Amino acid sequence: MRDPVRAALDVCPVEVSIAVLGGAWKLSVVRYLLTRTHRFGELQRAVGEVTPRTLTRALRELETDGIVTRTVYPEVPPRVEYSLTELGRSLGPVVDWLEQWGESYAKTQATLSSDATLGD
Amino acid sequence: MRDPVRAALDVCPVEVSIAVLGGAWKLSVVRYLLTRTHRFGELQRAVGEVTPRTLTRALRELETDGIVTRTVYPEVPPRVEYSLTELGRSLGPVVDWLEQWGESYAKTQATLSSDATLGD
DNA sequence: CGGTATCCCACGGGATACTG
DNA sequence: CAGTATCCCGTGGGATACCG
Repeated sequence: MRDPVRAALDVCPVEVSIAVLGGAWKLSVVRYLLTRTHRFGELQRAVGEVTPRTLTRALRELETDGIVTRTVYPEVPPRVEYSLTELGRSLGPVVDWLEQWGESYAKTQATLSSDATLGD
Repeated sequence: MRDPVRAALDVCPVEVSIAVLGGAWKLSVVRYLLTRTHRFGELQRAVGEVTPRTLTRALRELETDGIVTRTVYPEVPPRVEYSLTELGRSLGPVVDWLEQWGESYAKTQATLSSDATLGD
């Protein structure tokens, strides 16, 4: 188990969830994998401007935490597919929820910032 | 708007949610404020071993992001109360969900680690 | 009581180059 | 194609001490 997760265990269950899902790109990855299995390159293009190193680390951590599965096909050229575990799929509802919340939050803040801009 | 949140806007709504809620202690704070208004010291004792500086920063960010309200009572000794905004209260369901998910995750991983220990 | 100030460090994430 | 290697840096969070 990763250290941040272990540390969160001593605090509160919600901190455990954040320790597992809190990193940048992680929930985006889960979101795309909810639709279907992706190859590394697909994932990279899907989530946007993420460097391969950062994406690899996010995927490795999600793998360690039991959220994604990594399957290597010993072919040339190499092919690696990422998919969700049962546990990963169980995140469907909350990813959905957070996506909608984030969306409506963005709208709210857009309104606030246009108000605030008047006072700039 | 805070930079991490602004950056997340260019990525994906779920990243916005993570940018707002992803920090350590933040969701714990929200969780306690969902039950009732708390004073600073209460919050500090409630969430566990968090330093005042870290808790202050978490609260300030949550305030900036429109999740919590800070009310100062000009008394001696000073009293400051934190409560949730409407937006903050809208997090009720997801905090609940993440708490349960984190809880069951902890159990799962406990099982896995006891299995893994056999192989250590 | 409810914070700040100061210092410190680890780690997450980016940039760039390279490889099996 | 799917990464690694290397370097770098900002920031988040902790420790400790102090303040209005």
